[in-house]
Amino acid sequence: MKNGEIMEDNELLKVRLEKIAALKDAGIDLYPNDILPQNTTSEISEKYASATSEELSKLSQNFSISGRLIAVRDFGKAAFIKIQDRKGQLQCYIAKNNLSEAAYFIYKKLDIGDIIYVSGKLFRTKTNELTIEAADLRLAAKAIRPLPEKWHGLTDIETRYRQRHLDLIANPKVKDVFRKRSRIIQLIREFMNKHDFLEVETPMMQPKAGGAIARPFKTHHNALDADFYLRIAPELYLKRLVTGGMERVYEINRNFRNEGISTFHNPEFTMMEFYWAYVTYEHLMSFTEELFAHVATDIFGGLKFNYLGTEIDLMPPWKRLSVKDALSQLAGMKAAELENQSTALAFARKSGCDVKDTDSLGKILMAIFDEVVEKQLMQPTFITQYPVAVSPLSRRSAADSDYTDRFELYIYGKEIANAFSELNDPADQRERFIQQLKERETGDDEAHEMDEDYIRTLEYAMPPTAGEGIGIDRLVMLFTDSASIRDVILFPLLRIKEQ
RNA sequence: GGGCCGUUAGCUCAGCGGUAGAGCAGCGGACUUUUAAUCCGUUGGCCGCGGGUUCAAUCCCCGCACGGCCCA
Repeated sequence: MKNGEIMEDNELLKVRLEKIAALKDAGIDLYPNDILPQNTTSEISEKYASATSEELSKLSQNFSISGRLIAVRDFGKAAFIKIQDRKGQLQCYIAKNNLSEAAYFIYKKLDIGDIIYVSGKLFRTKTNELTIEAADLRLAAKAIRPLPEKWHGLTDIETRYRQRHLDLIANPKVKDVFRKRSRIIQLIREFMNKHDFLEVETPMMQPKAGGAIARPFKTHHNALDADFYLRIAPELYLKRLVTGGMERVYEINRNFRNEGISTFHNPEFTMMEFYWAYVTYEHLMSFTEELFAHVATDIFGGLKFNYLGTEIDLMPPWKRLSVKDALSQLAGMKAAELENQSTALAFARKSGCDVKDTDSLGKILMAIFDEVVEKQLMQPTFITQYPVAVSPLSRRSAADSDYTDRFELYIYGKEIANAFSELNDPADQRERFIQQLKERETGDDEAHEMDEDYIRTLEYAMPPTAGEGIGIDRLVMLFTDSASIRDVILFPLLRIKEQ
């Protein structure tokens, strides 16, 4: 950009722009492209953690690091500065006598927030801190805007989310959370691959938003002049792949649900869904226990961890409880209330649930479950045997055809996973969709749509299969002790704000 | 969608119906082993936005925006 100018009238910016002018006048490149640090801060501090002053003085090696200048303690002709790179922080010692005049001139024009390069030998200070004695110093990129203050850091939540770069600079723990997120996903991939699953990617833009009970986002393709929906789940596509012979598939990717925002809900969120031919939902329960153990063992070195002050124990086997047993044990419903629509309705109203007279028994039971039972499920618990009415894609239970072979996993009162033996009978699937259409007619705009193309797929025969979806963000919340989903999503959805 | 809370300097926060404050950062000065360095001096504000009440509003009232927590 030519003659690009910062128009903002701000005293702090003005001072910096003056420094920039001085550096330019001295022929210094503010944004060079040949900075090549040979080391990282943590690599140095770990390798020489126990090296004595004497040992360091015998090293002939030069070290070079590059990163953001985050602290300066200046003594006139000497100074200690702190540089932060992707790995950590390291102190450097700046002495006028040790630097060329040009390098010292640059040092004098530096601001906290600038990206710089330092090289030199290692030594230990009087207070025994491992430090690079700068023999050379270069400007790697000049900052015009000031960084948040060092001591209190950046705590304004809105700024942290809207300007995540500042959050990452000012709050090193934030970087740890996202490093851990990456590690968790890597561990999950490792586990799935080890079990011979194939990772795939299926459409984000779908002509029908199926595979879950949720409101979708709508978009439009111009060239085709056709509406599409951002997917609410990959489920129906993954089952097409199982039908096609990919007997073990998984996908870790984004889903989009046009719903409210809360500490546990972001409109776009990451799920892993996987489908496994020739096993049942019961197999998936123990598989889930193993998967969580695999991740937890790496992250915590064990199966116990603390989440928001509550100890969570992942030691298998986890508690298994049917919806009806949970309602009777944890909500105090009597047998008659569990079997009869009108008595269940009365119980629901008494419990403060928002239910309609026309709601099916299954729907009413789930409303009571959500209202009364859910929050009690602190330790990992598989809730099984969901009503058919709320499970349009699940296989009916052999024992009771009004219920399905399905489970949801709850930890700390939150749904973490949802799984079931898949319905692969195309005739039954059609009936379920028709039932959903009726729900839609009575005003439930979250009810599943009719999907003829999917039924047609099932008509080619899908092997008996079980599938599961695991909410990755919520899992990461648990494993990083994060109270809000926004703390585990780098750029959570916020209202658009006029600048 | 509802309730409550918040929005004041670059950052973190006080304040109060009567000239807008502190710490840090910044700027100037002293200082060659600091750890939130220290010491002296000093600049910096549409008090979120729009109405209203008042002689006078950052403060009280109403509305709006954005954010947070709780609830649905």
